[in-house]
Order: sequence, then structure tokens, then C-alpha cells
Amino acid sequence: MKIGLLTVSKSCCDIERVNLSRTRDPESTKRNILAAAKMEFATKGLSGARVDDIANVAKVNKRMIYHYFESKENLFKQVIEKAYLDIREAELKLNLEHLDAKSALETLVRFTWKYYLDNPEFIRLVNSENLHHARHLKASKEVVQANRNYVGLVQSILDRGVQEGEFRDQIDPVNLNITIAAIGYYYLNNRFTGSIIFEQDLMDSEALDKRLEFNIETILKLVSR
Amino acid sequence: MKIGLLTVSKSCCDIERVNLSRTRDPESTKRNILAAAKMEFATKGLSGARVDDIANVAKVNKRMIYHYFESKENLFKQVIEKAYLDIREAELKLNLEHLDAKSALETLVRFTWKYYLDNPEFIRLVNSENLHHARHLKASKEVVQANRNYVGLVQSILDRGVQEGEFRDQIDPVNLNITIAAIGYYYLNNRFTGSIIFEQDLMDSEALDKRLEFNIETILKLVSR
DNA sequence: AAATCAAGTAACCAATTGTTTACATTTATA
DNA sequence: TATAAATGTAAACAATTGGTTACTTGATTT
Repeated sequence: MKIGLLTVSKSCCDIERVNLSRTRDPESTKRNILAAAKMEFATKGLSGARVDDIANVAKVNKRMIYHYFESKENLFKQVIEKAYLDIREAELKLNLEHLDAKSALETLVRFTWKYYLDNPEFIRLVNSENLHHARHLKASKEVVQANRNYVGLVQSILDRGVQEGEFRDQIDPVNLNITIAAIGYYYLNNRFTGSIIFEQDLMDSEALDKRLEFNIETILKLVSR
Repeated sequence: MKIGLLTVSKSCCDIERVNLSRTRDPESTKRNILAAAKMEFATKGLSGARVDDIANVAKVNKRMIYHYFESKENLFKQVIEKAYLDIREAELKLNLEHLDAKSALETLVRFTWKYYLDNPEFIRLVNSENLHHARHLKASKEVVQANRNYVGLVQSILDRGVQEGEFRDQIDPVNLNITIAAIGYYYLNNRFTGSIIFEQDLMDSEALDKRLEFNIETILKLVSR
């Protein structure tokens, strides 16, 4: 039963779908598909993800996915690209240039940890992409550029730290970057196996706080003179 | 064409399969299935893996997989359990008790790195298991026990380091363990996306050597007084 | 208001996939 | 040596899956 802009089921209060502006909204349809796909790919991997399930969660017809995204593979590509651009964008908003080097680095470690904690899909998507030899990301100039800026940012923090007499000389920014990511990523990525083999709940809030402090210490000791 | 214990194709030299002891060899069949399954699950994940492909690579009839392993899911469980037991067994062989604390820790970091490098399947399998919330590992008492011994080993190295006056006090062995694994695991797990976004071949032998040194430095600075 | 195109739906299809059935052969044992 | 259990094979099955076809409805333009 359709009334104006609303699709309503027989019992009048059970609204299936609300579309305030128009009955047709391609932008919202695309957004819904992308959001649903992100969750589906993150929870089940590229092979495990089901196009039907994405369509159901996004509340769009499966045909629309192929209309806007060509194929499951291409949909995954759009998802992983956006995921990378999102995290790099969030990092830029930290405005680390205004902090002294030590504070900037600590802030970056804290941010990275919190981002992984708040966006567990990111980790899963990156894993999937690596399982598939990063073939979806290969052509993405945009992602490469965003990352170039990020490495530059870390390099400038290191330079500042040396100037301030706080940091050691000649620290490789790429390896530092990788380590900052690694110590958060690994802990959260392997939280399920980790909680079993270490016989403690790694996601317990106390354990999480302790881990963050441990990570900050790791990085600061690594760079300090 | 079958002659005795050998299965031979028409052109006499093209031996398809050699079975020295008997025409039937359940142990070898199981071993072949496990080895093929390990590679298949590692390269394609649990969902992406194909039972047909495992059977083909193992050169056994698909029916045998179900005969010995019940289901694809259970086969994965056997694979992941064995993978964990294998790495813990290899660690024990290092005989770290006979080294001074600092050397023992460096040896452990080197070993972990090399093991991941030589056994990339391990990383992939652990990822898969975590994607599935570690449900296959949950019941494995054996794996938990093996890991308990491992944490004990690291704890004893830490104690020795404190006694020797080399290490700081009160370092958490679980978080140290996690960090030792993390700095190797992350780099190698994400080598494909990493090589793209950092615009350099992370698997280049020079880059690998540099990374290992970086990791040793990270851990030693972390624990030292 | 007619025509045109974009947006959306339902049903279907060919291929694939994990799993099973029915049957054959080898090995161990009484 | 007869018999049962273990090991192996070929073929098929039911369910699922990514992708498509044919069609309808709504929005925009002239």
C-alpha cells in the first residue's frame, strides 16, 4: 500500500521506509548501498559477503547495486577506497602542527587506537584487501596521495622533535608509521584469538586502557634520545 | 592403467602418483588433505576456499575429505589448531633459557619475524579465524596450554632481565608478547596495501632487513631501564 | 501534455558449491 | 579363506550465488 512518499504496510504504524524529499533519491540509494556493503564486507570478507544481503540491509533492489556499482568486485573497491580516504581525512583534522613533537606523537598514537576501536570495519576491510593482494587499491591515485601527505606529517613531527632536542635523529618515518598502526591494529584485529589464548578478555575496558598506555610508552621510548 | 602399487598413465614414464608402502594409506591421505587445506584456506579465506580445489591439490577424492574431516568447517578447525601448535612448538625449540635476558628477547623477536616471513599462511589463517570470532579455536584446551607455557617463558625472560639489572620492572608479559607479534605481523600482513600506499616495495630484502632491525630496537628500548 | 530518460521492481538463470548416495576395492581378522 | 571394516571412486543433488531480463513508475524537458 503506497501513500504519497511513504510506503506503508497494512497495519498503519508499521512504516517500511521513509523518504522525506522524493520517492526517488539516487544519492541516498548509493549511500545506503555503500554503507551496507561496508558492513557486509567487513563482517564476512569479500568472498563471504552476499550481494542479496547487502541489498536487503540497504533496503534497495539488488538490481540497483549492479546499476550503480557494476559488480560485487567494484563495489568492494569503492568501499575500500573510501575507508582509506576517511581515516586519512580524520588524521588531518588533528592539527598536529600546533603541538610540540612529543604531544603530537602521543596524540597520533591515541587517535590511531581510538579510530581502530571505533571503526573495526576498517581493520577487516584492510585484511580482506591484503588477502586479495591489494588489487582493488592498485589504481587509486587519490589514496596514494592522501597517504603521502600523512607520511609527510609524521616526518615533520620527527623533524620538530629533533629540533626540540627530544627525539633521536634518523628515525625512518615509514617504519614509525607502520609501528604506530601495528601495535593498535594487531591487538584489535586478533582480539578473539587473543582473548582465548591469553585467557583474559582483551576487550575489557581496563585491558584496553592499559594497552593504550603501553602503546604510548612503546612509541615514545622508541623515538626519544 | 594400474600396475601394482603405482598408478601409471599410458606413456610409461608419466607417473601420476607414487605410494611406496601400500595402495591405501589413510595417514598420508589425511596429511595431504591437511596440507592442501592449509594453503587453500590461507590464500582464499574460509568462505573463499573451495573443497573441490582442496581435493584436487591433495590429489584425493572429495569424498575422503568428508570421510576424515566431516565438514569444511571442521577441516578449518583442524588446520588452525595445528597452525597454533606448530608455532608454539617451534618457539620452545629456541631454548631461550640458556641466554641472557637481552639476547633471549632479541632472539625471540628475530624468530617471530622469520617465522611469519617463512610461514605467511599462519598470518592469513589467524586473520580468518578472527573474522569468524575465533569460534573454531574456542574449545581447544591444547592451544590454550601451549600458549600458557609461552607466556611463562616470556615472563621468565623478563624476570631474568630485571635480576641482571638490564630491564625495567613491572612490564606486562602479555602486552609485551602482543607487541612482539604485532610489529612483525602487521608489516607482513599488510605488505600489499603497504607497498602501494607507502610507494615502496616493503618485501624488498633491504626493506625487510631494515624492518627487523627497527623491530629489535623497538622492543629493546621498550624493556630497558 | 507528450516524450524521454533515470530510477526502481520482480522473477529468473546459469554456474557453482558443500555435501551425499551408491557402489567398488583393498586390508585386517576370525 | 570368508567376512567385515576401512578406504576409495564417480556421479548426482539441493541450495545458493552473482548477475540479468523484461517491465513499471516517476521525474524532467521541450
